[in-house]
Parts: sequence; structure tokens; C-alpha cells
Amino acid sequence: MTRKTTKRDSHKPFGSATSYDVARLAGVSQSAVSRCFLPHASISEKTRKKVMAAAAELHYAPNAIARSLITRRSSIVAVMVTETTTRVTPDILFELNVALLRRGMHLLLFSITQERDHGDIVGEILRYKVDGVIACTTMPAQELERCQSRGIPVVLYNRIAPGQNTCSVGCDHIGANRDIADRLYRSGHRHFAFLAGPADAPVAEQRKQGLLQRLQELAVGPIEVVDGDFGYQSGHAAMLALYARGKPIDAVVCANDDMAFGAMDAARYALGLRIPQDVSVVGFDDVASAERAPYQLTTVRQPVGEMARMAVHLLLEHIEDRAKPPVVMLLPGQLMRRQSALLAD
Amino acid sequence: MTRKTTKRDSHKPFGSATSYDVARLAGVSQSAVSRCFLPHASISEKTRKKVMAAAAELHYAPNAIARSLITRRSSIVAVMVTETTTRVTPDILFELNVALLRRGMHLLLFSITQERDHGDIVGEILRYKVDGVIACTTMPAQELERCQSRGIPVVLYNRIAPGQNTCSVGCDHIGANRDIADRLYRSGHRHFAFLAGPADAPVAEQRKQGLLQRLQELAVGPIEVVDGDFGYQSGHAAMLALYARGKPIDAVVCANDDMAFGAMDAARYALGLRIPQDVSVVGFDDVASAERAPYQLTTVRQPVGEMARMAVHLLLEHIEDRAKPPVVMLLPGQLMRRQSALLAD
DNA sequence: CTGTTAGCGCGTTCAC
DNA sequence: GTGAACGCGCTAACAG
Repeated sequence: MTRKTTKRDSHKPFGSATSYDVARLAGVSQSAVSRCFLPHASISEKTRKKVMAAAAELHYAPNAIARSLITRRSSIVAVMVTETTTRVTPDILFELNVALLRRGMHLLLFSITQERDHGDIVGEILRYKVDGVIACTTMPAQELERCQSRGIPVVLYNRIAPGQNTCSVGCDHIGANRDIADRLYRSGHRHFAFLAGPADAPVAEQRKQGLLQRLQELAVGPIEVVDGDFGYQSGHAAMLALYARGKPIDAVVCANDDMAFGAMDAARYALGLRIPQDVSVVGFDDVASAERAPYQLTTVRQPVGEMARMAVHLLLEHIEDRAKPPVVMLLPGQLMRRQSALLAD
Repeated sequence: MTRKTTKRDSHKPFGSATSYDVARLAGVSQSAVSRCFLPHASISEKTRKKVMAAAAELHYAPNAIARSLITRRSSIVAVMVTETTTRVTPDILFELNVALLRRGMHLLLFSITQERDHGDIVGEILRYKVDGVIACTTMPAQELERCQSRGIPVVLYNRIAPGQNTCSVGCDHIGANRDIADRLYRSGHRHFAFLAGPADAPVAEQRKQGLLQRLQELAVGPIEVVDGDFGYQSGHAAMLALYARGKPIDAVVCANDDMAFGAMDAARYALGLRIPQDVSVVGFDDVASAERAPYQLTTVRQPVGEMARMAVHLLLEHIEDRAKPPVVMLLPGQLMRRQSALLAD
């Protein structure tokens, strides 16, 4: 003890008090202090009082970094996002953060960009010894494996792993757009178009699949597909391109809301069409402006809060038991019926 | 060495290789390995090669947690946000993350909610020994002091500290709305209204101040102020309430874009007004829908990317030198002139 | 229930 | 330039 005490008084620039400082002030051993801050420690009420008083006086709280070095649990979860994620569903980060904090975990954020790809980022993640990863990105199989081979559980958000051998939680985009197809058909639509999102966005592909699958089952003739990139402008352009083809159209389903807005504005202000009398328009995501007067867009809302909580739940389960088999969870989207489309019940 | 080696082969469930493992494989000492991964280490090219080869074979990378325990630098920055932050400016998190990663720092996210207030969160932050804090929230003076007294620099984002004794970077909301007031006046407007945001949002107050200040200087008569909460619905309601007062109105400046959208929809669809012929409407933020056909909203864009980079820059400077005096940085907003308002050049 | 002891993995003197 | 020893702050295993 003499050794330690003499040493630590020397520097300590600002650094908060350590468990040794508290121990000395309380007149107990350092390990007694440690135990006071542990969940299931056996400690007498008397010494506990003494320790807590001393701790309060010194503003002491256990150093999480030092603790994690020995417990091999950092209570940190890495969350990977892209710019698209944060733009299209900004609330996901908030919801994940709240869900994680509520369960005693912390969120270390990593944004994928051109200059920092998955490889770089996974390297950083490994160095920080996080307890788990939630990926809102299309993680390359190799990087996924790199985490898992080191015993770090991964949960994919709105993506499905190549071999489905990884946990994932997502919205059932396919099911939702199958339902949309069905309802549009039943309310009399026969001439369909799909304004597609970027090919490298899995959710955009799923939304397309859902629509096309169901329409094929219903034996609806050729469906016009126009490419886009999730942006408003691309929706606008796609709509103009669509009508330039000269085919009859009575329903336009869009890869997301932003494109739907572009399509609606093109329809009304450039093509002179009435919505939904001349053409029904459907989006996906239910962003804020979807419910507003100029659009009143019929769309599908993802249960973001629930998806976040499920992702956290799944991750923690697999942190507890790494041998647990992977779970793939698909949550239904919620249809928001508004004025932009004629939809059967 | 014997002691260490016997020990470490025993468990190691999945855990990655340590510097000892690399040292053994390379036939050098552990400290040689350590030096290889340090910035300015003096090491011979020969042993460096050996070490790097061994490290690659074992997929070794230094444990950031262990490193920070001894260097007293975690390379982690805590970022505090509220739900409003993430909803109104989703890109700020992305921009901060990119700027931080580029400078070798990592972002630990903390969302303030009802159930986890600033006190709780600052407690968590202190336990993780972050190198600094960027607060996109209204931090209570007490919690600010709690960080600073422990030598943790804080940079406020879009807030100004009570005594200005803290670093901050923000958009010049006051200046921007002074300019708006000026231009509206010069283009002939004389009957102004301001649709206010929540009283506890400093940026909303600043926007109001800027407008009222300048109008007072211009000796423009009583300005109608209607309360709101930054939400679309509140803008809609405020606009109706405003016209219910029966006063003449020719310019409506709103606390933010969402409220402006509500106001415009109320004006057009409920009050039968033409924009900008009957009334000019101005917003703030330049969110995505502002430029779209139905709105074409004249508004002010905050230089979010630059603000993020500046916040990171300021923070790192103060991490390097804690004695550096605080800097308050105000960046100009960018006026986006569109069709919703008649504005002088 | 308490104190003592031994590391977690690494960066850093200090001899050689 | 290199290796041995030490300790960052803490938890865990053990004896009493």
C-alpha cells in the first residue's frame, strides 16, 4: 500500500479519484470499494455506508475502461451506418441509443464513407473490443466473418446475411408491397409502374420484388420499371420518363417516399394529372411530409422503434450466449392509407 | 516471461492475440512489438519487418482499451444530442462522425431523454474517460462545470454558454434573421408576424430576436408573435390563429421550415391565400422538402458540415492544450432565395 | 464479510 | 536499438 499511495499523489493532473483514494478515505481496502460498485457483491451495510460517503466526497465512479480490461466486457456496441441511413431514417440512431442505454450499453458510432470503408471501420471496431455490432449497412461477408470469428456478435438492420447465418431484424418490405399490389389490383388498377431505387440498396430491391411477385401471381401484364436513386429529383425524372413511353398507366409504386414526392410533383405540375383520379401513387417509409396537405401520400411505415429494440434485444441475447443460433426477424410494415391512391380495404 | 506465457495459453475464449503472442512469434520482446505500433518509435527496419509479419499472421492490432488506460487518452469523444437534434438536423451526427474519424477520434453517442437526463449522462461520460464532449443540447451549467473541472473540454453546438466561458460553434441565427427582416422591409413589407418555436430551444429564441431587433430598428409597428413547437401542425395552427386576429399581415417568418410548411398549407388550403402575392413566408434550416415544387420555400441553410468540422477542430485544440482560452465561433447561414417570399436583393 | 494478491494488455522508463 | 520491470485502475480468486 505504501508503494501505491506514494506514487499516485505525484502527478494526477486533473484525473478523478481512484478506488485507492476512496479506500484510504474510508479506511477500508481497495477491493471493498470495488465490491460496493458491483452488482452482486456481498458487503456489510456499515462499510458500504462508509465507502459510499467517501466516494461521494471524492466524486468517485469506477473507471469503465479499466473495468472492461479485466471483465472483458466493454458495454460498448458499435453501430455502423451510411449517409443514406442517417438521411432516410434519422430516428434509428436515436432509437438504438435509447434502447442500448436502457440496457446499460453504450453506442460507438461508425459512418461508412468512400474514404473509410467497411474494412477500415471493422479494424477500428476490433481494436475497441466492443461487445457487439449492429450494422445498418451492407456488410461484406468477409468483414462479417472477421467480427464473428473473434466472437463478436453482429445483428444486421434491414439487411439479410448472404447465408442467413447472422442475426438480423428488418421490416418485411416484400410482404408490404405484395399487399400494396393486391389492394391496388382489387380496386381496379391494371397498368402498373415501379420507380426503382438504387440497385445496391437491398431494401429497394425487396420493395420491387414484393410488387412484381404479387402482380405476376395476379397475371397482370408487363410492368413498367424506371430507375432512380431514392432522391426526389430522380422520382421526378422517372415519372416524366415513364409517361414519355406512352403506355397507359394507372398506378405508380415508388421505392420510397422521396421519389414518390418527385413523381407526384411531376404528375401534377408537369404532366397535368390528377392524383388519385388519373393515377394512384404509393411510397414507402412514411417520412414527415407524407401526411401533409400537398401530398397526403399513401405509404408504409417501418416500425423503427420496435425494430431498434428488437435489434438490441437480439444482440444482447447473443452476447450472453454466443452459441445461440442466429435469429432472422421480420416485422410487418404499417400501411398508412391516405389520399394519393385508391386502395381496396 | 515463463509466468506470462503459461498463464495466457489457458483461457482466451476467442480473444484476439496480444502483443506477447506477437513478440513470441517474432522472437522479440513485447516492448518491441509495442513500439512498432507507436507513431514516433525508434526501431530497426529488420525487427519491424519481423514484428509486422507476425502481427499480420495473428491478426494483431493493439487493444485500444488497454492502451488508453496507460496513455490516459481514449480517443473517444462523447456527443450529446436530443431527439429534436436528430430529427431537425440528422446530418450533424454523420458530419461529426466523419470529421472525428478523419482525425483519429471515435464518437460515443448519448441521447438525452426524459428518463436519462444530463446528470445521468454526464455520469456515464465521466466513467468512460472520454477525451472531450460535443454537446448539441442545452447543458445545465452545473453539468458543464462537472466535465470541465475534471479537465474534459466541452464544445457546445448551436448553444452559447451562460458566461461564454466555454467553446462553442453555432450558426448566426440572429444575423440571418436580421438580414431577412431587412430584405423583407426593403421589398415593401410592413406587417410582420413571427411563428415562434419552443421557448426552451435557444435557436428558436435567437431567430426571433434577430427578426424583432432589426424590425424595431426600422421602426416597424407591432409584430404579431404566435407560439409553436417547431412541428408542422403547430405552424398550421399558428397561421390560422394569426389570421383569426384580423390584423393585416404581409410577411410571416417562421422559427423553422416545418412550421413554415404548416403555415403555407394553412394559408393556401384553409385561408385561400396566394404565396407570395398575398403573403410572404420564410423558414429556417433548408430541410429537403423546402426546395420542392409545392413549397419553394425561401429559407436559411446552416453550414452543417463546416460547423461539424469546426466543432471537432476546436475540441481537439483544447484537448491538446487545456489551458487554451475558450473560443466562440459564429458561422453565417446561407440565404436560399426561392418563390415563397418577395425579397429584396 | 474482509483484505491480500495476481493479473487484464499495453506504454514507458532505464539499464544494457 | 533492445529487453526487463513496472504500473495504468480495476475485478476476481483466495485465505482468513
